[in-house]
Amino acid sequence: MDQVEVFKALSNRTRLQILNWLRDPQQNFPEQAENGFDHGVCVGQIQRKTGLTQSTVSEYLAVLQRAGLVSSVRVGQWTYYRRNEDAFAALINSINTDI
Amino acid sequence: MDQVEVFKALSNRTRLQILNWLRDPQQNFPEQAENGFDHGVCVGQIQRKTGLTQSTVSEYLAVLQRAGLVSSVRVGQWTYYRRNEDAFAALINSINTDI
DNA sequence: TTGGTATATCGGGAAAATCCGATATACCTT
DNA sequence: AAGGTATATCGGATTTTCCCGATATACCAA
Repeated sequence: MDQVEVFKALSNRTRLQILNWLRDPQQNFPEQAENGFDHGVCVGQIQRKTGLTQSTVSEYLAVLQRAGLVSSVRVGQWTYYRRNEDAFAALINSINTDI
Repeated sequence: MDQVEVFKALSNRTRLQILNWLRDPQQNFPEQAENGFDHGVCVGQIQRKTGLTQSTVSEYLAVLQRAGLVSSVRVGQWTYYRRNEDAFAALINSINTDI
């Protein structure tokens, strides 16, 4: 786990919002209901909620994924993103011990 | 507490090192012994240990202070910096609840 | 007051981040 | 195969970060 990479990924208001929204997909992405929440939330839902362009949101999700904070699954033409709770636990542990 | 400002402050290898060194001044800044550790560690000690220039380290400490992660005391011609443990507790709390 | 030491601030060149529009890729449907 | 939809990648203008040298400020000692 690259601490600096994780903190850089967290150094952006929109990316923090996305992570927070992904805590409760059913609450924050009701449109997603038709596809179910098993895999996470697809890029388009997140993009519409941020108000930013598709390319920007796709890149932001890639940043979060490179930092390990989310994982993704491709299902058909959709990519579903979800939080990686292990990474948050590891982050807190590293703040307590390494920083 | 501005989450983004805190994460930006933590998004730099040298600043993370400084915070870690300040966990144990006696161990990491033995030269400081003559002045005592009551107030923290002065800028020059930290600067020498990083190997960066004085102006850079002074600015880095200011960044950490604006984020609330350290506090400083001026004593004579020295400014002593120390960790603000409350800020780390608040950070962990905010990761657990807001992010 | 003068000279020395410690720290902060200023100005800037180089590198990285931000966010966009355009385009490429992948997959699905007919 | 052809057209449509979802996502990723590319190229770039703008802003921010990184780290420096030079200079300003604050304090101390003779």
